[in-house]
Amino acid sequence: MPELPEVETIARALAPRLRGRRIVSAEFRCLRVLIGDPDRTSAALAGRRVLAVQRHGKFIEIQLDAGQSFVVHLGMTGKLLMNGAPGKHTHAVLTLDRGALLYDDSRQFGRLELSAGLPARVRKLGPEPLEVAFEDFESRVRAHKTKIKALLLNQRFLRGIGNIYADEALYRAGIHPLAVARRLHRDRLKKLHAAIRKVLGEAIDAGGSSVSDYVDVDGRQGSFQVRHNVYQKNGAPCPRCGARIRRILVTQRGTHFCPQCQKR
DNA sequence: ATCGGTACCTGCACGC
DNA sequence: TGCGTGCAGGTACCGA
Repeated sequence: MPELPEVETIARALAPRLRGRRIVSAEFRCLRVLIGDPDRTSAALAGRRVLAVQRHGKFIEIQLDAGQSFVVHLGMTGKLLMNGAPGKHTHAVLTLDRGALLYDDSRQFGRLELSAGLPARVRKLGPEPLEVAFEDFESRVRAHKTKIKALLLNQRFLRGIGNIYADEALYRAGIHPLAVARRLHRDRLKKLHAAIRKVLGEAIDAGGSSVSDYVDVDGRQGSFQVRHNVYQKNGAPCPRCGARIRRILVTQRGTHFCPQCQKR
């Protein structure tokens, strides 16, 4: 489900409401989404205090005292809800000294993990796309020989970009999703670097994109979906040139682009 | 070592 | 109404 802007929106809303709270108890109802033993995890969480909430790519780190971190990845349909009503797909309930945090995930692709510091799968992520300098961005692109769309989805290249923002950034940069990454000229990579920053920044300002079921911690939708130019707009006219937006598959992911504006 | 295909799960929209 | 198909903001794992 959520990409960097959605996860950032969630982390920003969560931080002031979790910071300083104490976890009274933790209950796990679905073993698939929990990495680790449920009883040991519950026991270790009980009594911990929340120090901070941070985003790392698409991961949310709830930093606890005693050097522990409760790390959440929302997968496709994961939701973190403050004081929501538990439902059919509520897989975890953290009861706090004030209120409760629920983890809801119909497809069960998300993962929850209590770890000492950050787990390896977070540590091996590439840099934040909003922080990476152009020189670093360019040398990372040159290190791969795959198609640019596939590279943007690779979390070891950059952390946090997913299917929506990959398509939207490539559209804004005028780059065809099947272009071979390392063969792109410097000026086109500069456009892409800027487009990524711009689209992610605008999406964060809009509270993310609610395409089907994304909501923030209070159950509110984002609004960036109304500004998508290509994502899930196949057959619609390109806002720039009027040509029909096309949908193709790139490494099994639906990929949307303007065949006129985006060249290899 | 890197790449691409597949598996994992549920729900929804669609055509018949 | 019901069934089959295809599709969906994700990553992990496997073999080439």
